[in-house]
Amino acid sequence: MSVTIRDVAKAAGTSAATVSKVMNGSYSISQETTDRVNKVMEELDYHPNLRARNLAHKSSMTVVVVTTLGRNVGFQNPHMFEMMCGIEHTLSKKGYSLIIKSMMPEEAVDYVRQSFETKSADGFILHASVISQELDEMIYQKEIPHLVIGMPDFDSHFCWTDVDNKYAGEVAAKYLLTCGYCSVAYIGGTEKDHTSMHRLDGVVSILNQHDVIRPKNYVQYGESVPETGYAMTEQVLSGDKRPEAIICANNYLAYGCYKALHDLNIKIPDDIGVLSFDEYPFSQILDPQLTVVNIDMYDLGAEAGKTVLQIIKKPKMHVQSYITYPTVIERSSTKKIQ
Amino acid sequence: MSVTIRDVAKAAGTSAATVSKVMNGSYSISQETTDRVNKVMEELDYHPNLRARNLAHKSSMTVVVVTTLGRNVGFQNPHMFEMMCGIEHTLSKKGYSLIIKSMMPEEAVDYVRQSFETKSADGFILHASVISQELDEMIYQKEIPHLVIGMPDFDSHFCWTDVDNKYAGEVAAKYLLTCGYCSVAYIGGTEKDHTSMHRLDGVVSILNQHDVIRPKNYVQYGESVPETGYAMTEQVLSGDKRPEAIICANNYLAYGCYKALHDLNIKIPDDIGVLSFDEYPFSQILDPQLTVVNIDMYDLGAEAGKTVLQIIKKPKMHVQSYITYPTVIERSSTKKIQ
DNA sequence: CTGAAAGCGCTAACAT
DNA sequence: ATGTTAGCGCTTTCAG
Repeated sequence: MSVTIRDVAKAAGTSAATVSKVMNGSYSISQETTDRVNKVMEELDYHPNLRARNLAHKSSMTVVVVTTLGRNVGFQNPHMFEMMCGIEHTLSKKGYSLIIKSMMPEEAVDYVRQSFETKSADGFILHASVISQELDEMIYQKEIPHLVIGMPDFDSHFCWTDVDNKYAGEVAAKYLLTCGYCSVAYIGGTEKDHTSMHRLDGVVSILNQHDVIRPKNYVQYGESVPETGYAMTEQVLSGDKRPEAIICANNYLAYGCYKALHDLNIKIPDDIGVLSFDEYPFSQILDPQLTVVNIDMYDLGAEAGKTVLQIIKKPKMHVQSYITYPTVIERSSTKKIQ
Repeated sequence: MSVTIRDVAKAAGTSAATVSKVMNGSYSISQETTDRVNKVMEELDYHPNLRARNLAHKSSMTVVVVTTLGRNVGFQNPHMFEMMCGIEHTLSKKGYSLIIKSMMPEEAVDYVRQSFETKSADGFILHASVISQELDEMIYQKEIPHLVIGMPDFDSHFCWTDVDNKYAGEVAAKYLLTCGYCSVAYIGGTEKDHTSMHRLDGVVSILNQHDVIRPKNYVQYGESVPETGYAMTEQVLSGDKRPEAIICANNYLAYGCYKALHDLNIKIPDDIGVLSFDEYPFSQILDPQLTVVNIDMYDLGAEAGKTVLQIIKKPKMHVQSYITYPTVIERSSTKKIQ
């Protein structure tokens, strides 16, 4: 076995308690002893056993991300991983470990309760895909430190954070207006696509503020696939007044939009401006490269990490907020108009 | 605090030791006692404290994936996460937890040693991005259960697994020959791109076996970006004999290749067949959809998970092997030729 | 078959 | 300022 606290104590001619105090920076230890113990620890290449320490501490210095994984999520939802990287980053910085656990919503309540009660984890980051009323109640009763990523779509006590898509929509619209675009169309996901709808809300609120009139066909809803993006773009251009810019709710729609524009021989950005959201997966591949309003998922994760850590410290804390970092990444699909 | 083994013992009118034995299925406990204890555990909704158990056991039921994360890896390397999902899956099934830890290669040797010695983890899955000679030596000396993902590019004692890209190349070439294509060009990454080069090796070995002659310009190397793919495609078509099919080393090159073909008014698959590797990120977006040789990273992860678990059981075990699941996903960019 | 006792490695009162 | 003494919750001899 490796070196234990007792080995160090013996070698330093002191007690385990003293060594412990040195490690934990107790004020009541003389400089002399501190130095001596530290030196011995170095010499012996001593490293405290975290698990034993945690057992005594009753904390595990661990937070687990509970989500529903499966084949292809790596490709279909890279955002989640981008976020995890951010989480890992802040957690690591504070000496915490990140456990990834995949499960179905039904399993989550038992899992969370149990691993909290046995102190296998100090806190939980719950992906919206695993939450349920039961989970909410249990967590509320036991005051389990947690943070849900994604606003719950039902009434709950959960602490949560989410991307403020409405705000991102506002940023998009404002940006286009600033560029000098005077009429803007929106091709979005279906009306059930919350992300798209929130982005639209934001866009509309800004356009209204600036009294930008929009013909009916300037807003379109459809599946988030290129084909639909293509069709919706045609719709948007079908009226007698062509919009000066099109906002696409996501990259897939933008892809279709580009194709339609290309086929109609309408030049981007000379004849029309195009703006979308997110960097992934096409923004830099499309020609011309897409101007997008991007939300940095890494930062979001990092922020979420900080938040759980705070909640772990103060379990009574209640957080329900939008974390947003929408930034406009200016590229060639839009331009400044005089 | 939640119920402990002693609470159960008391309620069952027995000792903690007995309860422990019941939990661990010792043979020396009467059926009667076993039943009684089990019942009490149910009633009290008892769950053993894993961390305490592990402290006593000297095992943590944890494996950590050590890799280098950072901003944008979620997008740039979704394969890694796909693999992690697979790892998580098998680990969970066996009652293990997965910790994700990001660090630089320099930090890895200390981290691994320490977390192994303090039994914070039973085993390690090391991404090729964090390995080093020093790590190898230390791991070898201490016999630390591990598995490197990605064949080390230096001599080492490491256990490792990797994708057999050469084999994937063979699969690609064989498939095209089976389709009836008689001349095949390859547009690849740079000559430093191991993945691309191995795929090329595989392709060439099959073509040679079948005495398929290749003019010089049928093999091209360049950066894995669409623009280069475009240029390389032009090169490949510049000779007096046009290849019947083009294999692209990856999706980015395929994207450029499509564009070049489109601009030259060469129809896929009627005038030329195109095949690439991997599903990500364009295979299903391109028109016509890409035929690809795909490697299932989820399965690879699942398999790697199994392997570390075995190695944890038998630390002497030495594994150095390719895990491959290349499958041809037939789509519209190739066709059967009479 | 069962239980008492001694840890696992560290921390936390409480003395001194 | 330092050491003593109990634990943390579970496992594991080793008697009985």
